[in-house]
Amino acid sequence: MSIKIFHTATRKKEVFSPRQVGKVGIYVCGITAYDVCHIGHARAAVVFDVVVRHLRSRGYAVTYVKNFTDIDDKIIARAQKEGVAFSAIAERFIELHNQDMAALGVETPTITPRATDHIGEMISFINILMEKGFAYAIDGDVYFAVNSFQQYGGLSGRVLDEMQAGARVDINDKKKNPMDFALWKTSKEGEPFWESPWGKGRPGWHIECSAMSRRYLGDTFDIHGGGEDLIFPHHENEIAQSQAASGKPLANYWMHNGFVKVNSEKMSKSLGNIFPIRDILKNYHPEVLRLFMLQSHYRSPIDYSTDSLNEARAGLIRCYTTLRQLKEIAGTSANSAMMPANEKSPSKHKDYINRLNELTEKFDAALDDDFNTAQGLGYVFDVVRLINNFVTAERNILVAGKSAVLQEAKKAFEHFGAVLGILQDDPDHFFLTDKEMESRKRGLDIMEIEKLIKGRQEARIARDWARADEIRSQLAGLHIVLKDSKDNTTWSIE
RNA sequence: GGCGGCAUAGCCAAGUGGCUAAGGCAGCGGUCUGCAAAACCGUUAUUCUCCGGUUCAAAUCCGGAUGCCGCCUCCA
Repeated sequence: MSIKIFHTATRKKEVFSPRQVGKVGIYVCGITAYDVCHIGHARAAVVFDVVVRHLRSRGYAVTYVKNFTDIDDKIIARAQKEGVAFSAIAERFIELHNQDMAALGVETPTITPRATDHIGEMISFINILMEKGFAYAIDGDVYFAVNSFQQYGGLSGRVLDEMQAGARVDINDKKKNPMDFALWKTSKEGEPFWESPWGKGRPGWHIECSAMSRRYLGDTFDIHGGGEDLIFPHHENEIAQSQAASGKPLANYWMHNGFVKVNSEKMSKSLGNIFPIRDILKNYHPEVLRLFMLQSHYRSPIDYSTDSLNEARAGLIRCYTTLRQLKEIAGTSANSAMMPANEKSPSKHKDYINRLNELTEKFDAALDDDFNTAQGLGYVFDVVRLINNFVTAERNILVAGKSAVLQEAKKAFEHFGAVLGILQDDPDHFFLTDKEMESRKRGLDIMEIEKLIKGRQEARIARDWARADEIRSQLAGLHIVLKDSKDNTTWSIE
């Protein structure tokens, strides 16, 4: 089974064929470190995290490079506002980014280069472009001449002449063509700078990705990714620079993830609807956020709201309920009411195992098909139902008689979890975390609740059902749902 | 003005030429339970925005209409 990837340049799914057998080089544009990461950054990170996890689960040795832009106008602006060095700003937000990614269960990329550690590479890159006649310097600035690069617009499907017709154009510019973009910018008074053949200055935005991807992955590599907003101009410009310099294609497959909207509107500072990852994770288990994102295809826009997070939470609870069951059964000792498996069991168990294997294969096939996590999750939930069905049907059978199926189920869930980056928590810990977050959100006191439940337990033992039901409906008013088992009562918040 | 995307049940969301249109949430009926909850079993779109067309066959391809959205400026 081959992997298919939707390639932005052709707008079609293409069969993935890596440059070297068994190896994949992937470069994803990371953040500009001037503010905390929001849910949009989370989506890009989670999407490509799953891409890499799936490729690895399919046996590829993946080199994943994700950069940090640590010098740029917005960083400088913030540094000036706060009266600190630009590097202090970058350092701070890179650290916060790393915390957020770790909390989200995003695996650290193989290499996480920073722009300012590669100034020398960028300067020599620009030199090559100058020598080859693709770039020109004016008053300490260096620009890439888009007219010199025939294929400009190939990724985004734009034609230079048509763009210029209606586009807003920089007036009073030194550029030969308004679409020309800066490779190197002169530093203004008081701004950070590096020495260069064109004077004191700093790199333009696009050149860092070209320089760093070449350094770590070579002139041509397999996959280049990022948010769909980067298609133009950023990725178009990267292609122009890199291909002009090397004469070779930059990346064989370009992948772009869709946007996160909030209440059907684009997130933006002016609308004030930016949601930092760290704020959301105060109220939701990180896997809730992952599940919310992975339930849609990575190229579709998703609409963030507390309702959609709550739905994802309900789905995740369904998964963990089954995982908790499995854990409990594994810890169960023989009970006198239980029977050993009968002679019909082996073939029935074989059916369950076959079905599990089949669903696992379908899951993998779904991810092979342009990383269709939504379809894959459908199969995960099919396994949840299958196992719940098994547990119910065989609840009176000794563990020893059904351990083969349980083992296989455990393996299946471990596989799904490893690829999607969910179901990584211990079930009991998951429910504890969930309970704490939900209680805090609603201003409930866990101690109080448990005191009430204890009182109800006593009433139940005394068979005082009226009193027991009274306490339960009191708790129900607080959205607390009780679950009675033989000798204890557990609870959760809906 | 240029380029592109989307429209599937009450909600979210897969499917993009041919078996019964995945899955989640919500709802309904049953089993279980002191009663519940969870879980299980069953059930909830003869139909995929609308109108034409191609085809033996379309939610899926083509043309048109309507609606929503994104990019073209920093942006994941």
